[in-house]
Amino acid sequence: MSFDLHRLRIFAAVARAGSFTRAAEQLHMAQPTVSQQISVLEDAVGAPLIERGPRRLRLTPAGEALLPYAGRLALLADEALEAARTAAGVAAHTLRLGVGQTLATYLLPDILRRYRERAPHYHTRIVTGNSAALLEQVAEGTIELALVGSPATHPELVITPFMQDRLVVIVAPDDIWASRNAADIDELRERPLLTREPGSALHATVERLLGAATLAGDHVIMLGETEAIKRSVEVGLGVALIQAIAVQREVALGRLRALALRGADDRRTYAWAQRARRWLSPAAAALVELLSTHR
Amino acid sequence: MSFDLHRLRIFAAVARAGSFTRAAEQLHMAQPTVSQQISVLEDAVGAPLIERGPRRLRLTPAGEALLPYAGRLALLADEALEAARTAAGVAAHTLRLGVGQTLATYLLPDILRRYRERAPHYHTRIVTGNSAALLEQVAEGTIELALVGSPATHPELVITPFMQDRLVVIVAPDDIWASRNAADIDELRERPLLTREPGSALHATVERLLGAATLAGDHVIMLGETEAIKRSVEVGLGVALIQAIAVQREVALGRLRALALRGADDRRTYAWAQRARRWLSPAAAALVELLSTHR
DNA sequence: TTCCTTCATCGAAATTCTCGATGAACATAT
DNA sequence: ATATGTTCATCGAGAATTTCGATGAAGGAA
Repeated sequence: MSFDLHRLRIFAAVARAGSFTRAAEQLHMAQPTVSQQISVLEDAVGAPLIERGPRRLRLTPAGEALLPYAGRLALLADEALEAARTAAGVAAHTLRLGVGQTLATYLLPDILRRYRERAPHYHTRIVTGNSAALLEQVAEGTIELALVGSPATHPELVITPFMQDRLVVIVAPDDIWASRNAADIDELRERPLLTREPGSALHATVERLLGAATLAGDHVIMLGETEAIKRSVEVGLGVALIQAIAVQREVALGRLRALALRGADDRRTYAWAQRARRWLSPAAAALVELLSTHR
Repeated sequence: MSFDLHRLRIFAAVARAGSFTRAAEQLHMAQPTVSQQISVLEDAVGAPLIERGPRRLRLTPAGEALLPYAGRLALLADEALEAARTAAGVAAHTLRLGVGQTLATYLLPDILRRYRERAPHYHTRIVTGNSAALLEQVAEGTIELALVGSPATHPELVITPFMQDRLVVIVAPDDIWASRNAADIDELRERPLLTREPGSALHATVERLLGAATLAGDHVIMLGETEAIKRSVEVGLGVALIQAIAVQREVALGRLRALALRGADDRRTYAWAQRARRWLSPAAAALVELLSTHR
């Protein structure tokens, strides 16, 4: 490719300097090099660009036409390089994080506060969504890390737990179960059960514990928001199986009663997901560091 | 300069093809070359541009930022080349011609008609002005040829005569000299003499023939237009020394009488001026060809 | 004239570009 | 599990390009 930026820069320098010799000096090259490159450029265009006079140089019509393009191209190239470098830098210094619905509401504010304390110079860009969508985005590289609830796997990802939570049964303070300390898994089938919509990690967990048949029963009410479930339980619509972290404030205030779950594994693990065999950006590494020392 | 158009085109091809191998095929180069050039580009940017996955390629943020610039640069470069070539072509196919005042009026229409017959595909751009200004423009390259009257020289120009004309003395049909065939140069000083303004070739000629002193005399009337001189002579304001070609129509119609000039060199030569040691464009060469075979 | 500036040409050295051969990683088919 | 195919990276060699210093030619200035 004989028509390239290098030559155009030389051409522009000659046009600007009005002299091959001075252009060569400004470009830190030898004068014959400039002569030759201009000549190559003229061959590429197929017409002379500069009229060499003994008194001074003058651009031919072709040269006049080319000069503004040479300037714009050089400028645009500089801009392109700058843009690419900036994008790379921004990516390195921006935490692109996905967070599951529940974690985003009940855990993220605290995590983010501590992240900013620890690494105030990084930017953050946070997206929320259900686990499956977030994991896919991590695999694609759209986000670098995702914080999700436990049943989560993906062939291209490494998933590392960082926190344990428990599922609890919540009832209204005036519920008939309100004075109990625990509820058996099988007892739940006897009460109207509130849970999240299919697709959420909570729904998948409840389904796994109670069986799909139970969730298809008449007593089950599905709501799109965790807050909606809590309010509904508060007013006595039924009971719910929910992450302890999501109700700790209401339990402390006495607006809900939390009963331990008995007869099933009530553990729930939160984990971060990252791509296998990939370096993390400094911004993401800082978050992983924080999560690893959490508690 | 490792950040140049060639590499950017390769990068864009890879991004478009989604594969190093296919991009190499489309670019008619070997695959290792593509790998290497992308690698050089990444070194220049200072960050990876393409994420090589076993499944498929994906652009990094830096790559995403760079890609639109690569496209625009390639497009702009093509446009630049096109513009330069067009400018060169237009220049080659456009006759940039300067013509002196008198020639423009009395000779140019005929020349132009025959030029267009002979070379209809060329464009023409014609400027008029006095000889000195035209010659200067030829030397500068603003126009390629100039058609001027005789006493004309310029250190950087080659001036080639193409036509002979004569100076004649014109008088009104009812003038006391109307029946004469000739007038002596010295007799002119006895009559009111009309001529063109200083700076015109005619003025210079008349001055040369009669002497500057005569032109400073009371009987001389200077007019800016050849037509004005003719009309003034027609109504009997005086006599004038003028190019035969400028009055041939009026003489034929009997509105003016033309007398031969005696006692001085009445020859007047028209010539074209071109730059020394320069090729003429095809358009200009065609005109020179026409003028050379004129008569 | 003689000197000075400017650009072109030439030959040689250094750099860069390109290619074919080969290898490693991974996915898919048997 | 083994074989096969695809894809990209690495290596070494050869080709093309770029660069430079030396030199020459042309023209202007003293």
